[in-house]
Parts: sequence; structure tokens; C-alpha cells
Amino acid sequence: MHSLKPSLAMKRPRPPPSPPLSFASTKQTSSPPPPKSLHQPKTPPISSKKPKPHTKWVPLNLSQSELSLPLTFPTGQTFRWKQTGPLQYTGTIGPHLLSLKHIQNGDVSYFIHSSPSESAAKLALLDFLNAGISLAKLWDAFSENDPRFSELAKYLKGARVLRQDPVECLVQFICSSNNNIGRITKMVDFVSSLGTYLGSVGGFEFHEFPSLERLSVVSEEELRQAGFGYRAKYITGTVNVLQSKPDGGAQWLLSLRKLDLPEAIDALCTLPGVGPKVAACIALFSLDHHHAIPVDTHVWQIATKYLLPELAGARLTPKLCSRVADAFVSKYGEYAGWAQTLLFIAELPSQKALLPSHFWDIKEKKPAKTKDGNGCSNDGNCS
DNA sequence: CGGTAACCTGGGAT
DNA sequence: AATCCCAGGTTAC
Repeated sequence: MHSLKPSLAMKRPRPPPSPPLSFASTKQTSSPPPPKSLHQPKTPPISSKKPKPHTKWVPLNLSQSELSLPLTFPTGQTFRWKQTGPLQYTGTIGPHLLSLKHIQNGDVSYFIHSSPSESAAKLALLDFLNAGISLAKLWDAFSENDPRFSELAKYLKGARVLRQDPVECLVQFICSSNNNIGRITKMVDFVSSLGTYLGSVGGFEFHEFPSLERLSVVSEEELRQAGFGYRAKYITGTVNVLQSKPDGGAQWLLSLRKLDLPEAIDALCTLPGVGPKVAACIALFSLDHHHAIPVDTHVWQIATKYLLPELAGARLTPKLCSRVADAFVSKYGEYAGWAQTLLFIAELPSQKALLPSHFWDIKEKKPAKTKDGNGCSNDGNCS
């Protein structure tokens, strides 16, 4: 009865690590000649010393209500982390390859598979997890003005906002536009494969996210061939624009953390393939703009249902988009993006199983694009 | 300026 | 089996 997302559920670790023919050929056409000048000489001349990483799980000081892996990693913030065990996810942060899992009491532990520095890995992890921000405190505040949030929060504890690398986040969300999870993942995997290989876990290969330098090597044609469709030119276009920034594109993106949200959004929207929604995702998930609200079809549904019922049936236009964002911010405050994240997750078909059935909304059929917009004709459930 | 129509692609629905 | 429709939007008229 419940409609699970097959594209998601069917996803399997592809056993054969060796890529198919066409894949390899496209890659070799653009042989990546390592410009020696670009490689920082951080590696000491010791190749004799085995880089034996410690082989044990280390507890993080985070309870399940502060961080739920299943509600944080496979719910749309990143497409780079893979499920490698029952309650275990694996991915990279900068040059570090690590796994996270819930242990008996629900707390989270981490395991470093590969890293140039284990102490740096831990710091990078805490940063990546926004560990300094107390989710429980935020949610208490949200719950005070919103009974529905309070109720949902009971079932979806630990849905946290990550602090990703801006370049990585940007490329992922350009891929996400008007697309589905399965294909987004495939595209992100392709881009990722251009980065330095870091290791394999649970049948998945992991690569450091490629630098802009490396990304600039792929052509639009190669991306189209890899299935990017019209987003191919967005990727190459954006990489080109970033590469032309005086202090480098990565630095330019990082500098957007210091701007006010509207300015950061405007700046991001100058990049090809980046519109209001993608810009908000980047702002929220990588640029510390905690009140950015990515307004996609799901959030639009939420907003018209619970926040701005007067807009029910209308089409999602840029102006209404910002109106929705404003509504969220005035209701939830400076961390509105974190509230939106929970409400968004509650709408995901893949998470409905966690919720009592009274939270399930009848999926409205195609609202039958009428002139007046109000598509509630025969579903008998239009508030 | 605000509202529409293309845009790649693969899988599911009709 | 052949079409139609859609998916975490953006861009071009």
C-alpha cells in the first residue's frame, strides 16, 4: 500500500568495482596530468612507514537525539554517503574516509578508514556534523510555537543539518535539479570518481571530492555522455566561473559564509544551474546560513498546507518562493532551516514508516492545472 | 516584472 | 506495448 521509492530501496552496492567500458574510455580521454606545482608537499618523504590507521570504533559525544544517522545522511542533504551496515554510513570529509554508526545505547561512534591525520579527521568530523549546535535546544524552541512540529519531533529525533564543503555541496545540488534520487546519486558518483581514491567499504569505492582544478578537466560532452543531460553545461559553466574568481572559486564560495543570506543567495544565483532552491540548499547545508529555506515541491506542499493555506493550489513561482521562506523564518527564527529540515523529512515517503498513520497525507493527484489553480475537486481532503 | 514552455533521462503509471 | 508523467528546478521567451 505505502508507496516506497523503488529507486531508493533497490539501490545496491555495485559488486563489480571495475567500471564499464564507456566509463573508462571517457575518463582516459582527459588524462589527468598531475601539475606538480599544485600538489602541496604535505606528504613527508616517509614511504617506509606503514600508514596503519587505528582499527577501532571511537565514541562521539553525541546521543541519538542529537544525531540520527538514518535521518541525517540518506534524507537529501548529501548524496555522497553510503549505507554500509544496519545503522552505519560511510563517506568522506576532505581527505578523510570514515564510517559512522549507532551503538547499543544509540550513541554514535566513528571509525577512520583512511586519513592523513587522525586528530584532524576528528576535528573535521565534528565540524561537518555541526556538533557545536544543540539540536535538542533548537527543537524545544520550535516546539513551543508549533504543536505539529512538537509531535513530529518525537518520532524523528536527531535529524540534523550538516556543514558540508561548499564546492561539494554546490555540485551535488546542481545535479539535483528537476531530477530523481537514483539518478542524482549516479551523477554524483560519476563526478566523485574524478577525485583521489581513498578506499573501499562495504562494496563502495570512496573518493575525495575532486578539486575545481580536476573538475575543470571534464567536458560538457563527457558529462552528457555520463547521463547528466542538460545539467552538463551547468557543471562546466559553474566550474568555469568559479575558476575565474581572483582568489579561486573555493575561496570565493567560502567567503559567502560571511555575507548576509540575501547577498549570498544572489551571489550563488549568478552561477549557471543555480536558482533560488539550489542556492538555498548550498547556503543551509554548507554556508552556515541556518535560516535559509530551500523551497522545493515538498516544502511548497508543507507551506501551503500548514503555513500559508491561502496559497493552496497556486503554482510555485520565485516570488511565492521567497514568501514561503519568509513565513518559515518568522515562525521558527534564525534556525528556521533546521526546522524546515525536519518538516521536509516527515514528508518523505521513505520515512513515513516512522510516523503514526495520522501524519500521512493523502497524496493529491495531479491538481489538474486549472486556471484558478485550486485543484481540490474530488479528493475530499482539501482542508 | 510575472507567467509559461523547453530542457536530459529513466522508471513507473496508464 | 506505446505514451504519458514525473522527479528535491533553472533558464529562456
